[in-house]
Amino acid sequence: MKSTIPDTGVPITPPASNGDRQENRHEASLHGEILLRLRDYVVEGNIPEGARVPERQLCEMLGISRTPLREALKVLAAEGLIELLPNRGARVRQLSQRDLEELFDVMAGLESLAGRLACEAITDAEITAIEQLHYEMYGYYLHRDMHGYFQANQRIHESIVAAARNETLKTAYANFAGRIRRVRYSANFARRRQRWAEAMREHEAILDALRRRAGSELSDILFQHLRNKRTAAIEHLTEPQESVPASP
Amino acid sequence: MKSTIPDTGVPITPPASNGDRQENRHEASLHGEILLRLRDYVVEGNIPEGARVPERQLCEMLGISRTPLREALKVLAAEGLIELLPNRGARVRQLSQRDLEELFDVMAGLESLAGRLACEAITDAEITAIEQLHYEMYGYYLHRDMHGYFQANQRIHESIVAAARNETLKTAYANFAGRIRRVRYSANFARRRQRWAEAMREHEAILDALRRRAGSELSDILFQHLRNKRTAAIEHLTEPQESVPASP
DNA sequence: TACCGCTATTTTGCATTCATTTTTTGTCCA
DNA sequence: TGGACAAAAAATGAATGCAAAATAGCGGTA
Repeated sequence: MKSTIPDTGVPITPPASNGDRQENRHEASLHGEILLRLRDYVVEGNIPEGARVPERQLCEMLGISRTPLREALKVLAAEGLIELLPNRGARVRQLSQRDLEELFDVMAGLESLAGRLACEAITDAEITAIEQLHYEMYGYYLHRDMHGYFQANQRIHESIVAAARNETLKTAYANFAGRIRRVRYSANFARRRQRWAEAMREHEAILDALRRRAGSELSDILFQHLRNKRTAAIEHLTEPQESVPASP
Repeated sequence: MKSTIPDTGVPITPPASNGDRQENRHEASLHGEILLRLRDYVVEGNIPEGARVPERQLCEMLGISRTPLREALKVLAAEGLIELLPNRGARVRQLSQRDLEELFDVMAGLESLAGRLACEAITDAEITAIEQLHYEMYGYYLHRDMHGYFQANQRIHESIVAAARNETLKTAYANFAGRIRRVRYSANFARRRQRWAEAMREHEAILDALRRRAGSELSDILFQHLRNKRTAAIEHLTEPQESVPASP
């Protein structure tokens, strides 16, 4: 059964199944397990942009037949991570600049919504936790620790989404975030101190609005914040990509 | 091959394939064709809430084998239209009141986003077209023509989404709209003249903000508008469901 | 050598088959 | 009569098989 793997372009390393996330009850069946693992595999960028998804090879790698794999591929295609070419299998979807702009805007809309809803339901404790993250992030900012900064930043945004108390929104958010994650835009766009300082100010405004439970105001600020992020990211992408190697 | 269909609970009438919509390139393959038809079949409410999706029966009805059907089912499950029970097949997803509230809020967020984006890109001609629809809708309102009213109303909202110039958003919007469509909330919630008149006023405010390209203002109005819709719909659902037959 | 057309191999899409699990049916016994 | 158990039937989940399509390989010709 466990046959040797013929060498092809794609690096073969079985992705570890991550802890459960969204998804109805997929994780129970083999198909669901495959779906989770394959999604992570793609999101983490293990297959280069626009490259074919080698069906047979993945089957051998995962030790399964083609049926459940193909089912998972169909789902990933519906999610927008890969695309299906008739009689030519699946390719990792290549996002055009336009696609990225669209995705960023949709993310902005979802976060903007999350902020609005969060204002209706968020507890003082949750706000305190976010403040905590904010100060933590500020520390990273001062120390120019970009990695830490982004981690804290992401957790703040996730906290806001969580405070919205809307699982449907959360799932949609995770889905779009996954599509974008393949693009390593965050790598160095904030090198510009200018933008970085701006972002910090925006985050302060976010916190302020959140404290006051000013829903529609927060909604505005979040949208604008994400819009600015988008601009920075896109600008970065169109410039010479100094430090965005295909596979590190 | 074309065997006779054993009688079961589910009405067997092949759904006509509708014109293409979203979806990558699905429509080319058999699987994609099935996906489109099956989605419409479910969205149109041909299978009762919470009922099993009869695999074998659908295969016979569609004249295909189980493989492409099951692929389509997996996608529909990912879209949230049905749910997969391990070893017990698929069921049409039953939306709780909470689910509906969540869905409405997400729709509100997406439309709110659409309005904001539309203000950046909409042409005068498009605005004129929406005004046209608005007057048309007003006519239906005056004549108490609910069906016409809802049609015009839906076209207005779709026009706004279209004016946002964001295919990603449009697809997501269509997806969520489909999930809700199964619930025939619109049937008579607007019987209350009160709410109906309110909705008309809100629509006038929407148009006004759109004309002025007041993005964040429009965003607010749209969110509130949808929120009110949600409230009306949910209220309606929790009351004695006078005219919501399972299958007309 | 570059280019074209032809055949062989691989890959894809779907149907079919097989092993389990679930559901139904039937029977026995209190 | 009714309930518990067991066997039969059906359905599900995944593997395998097969025809059609696409890709790669190869030889011939200019």
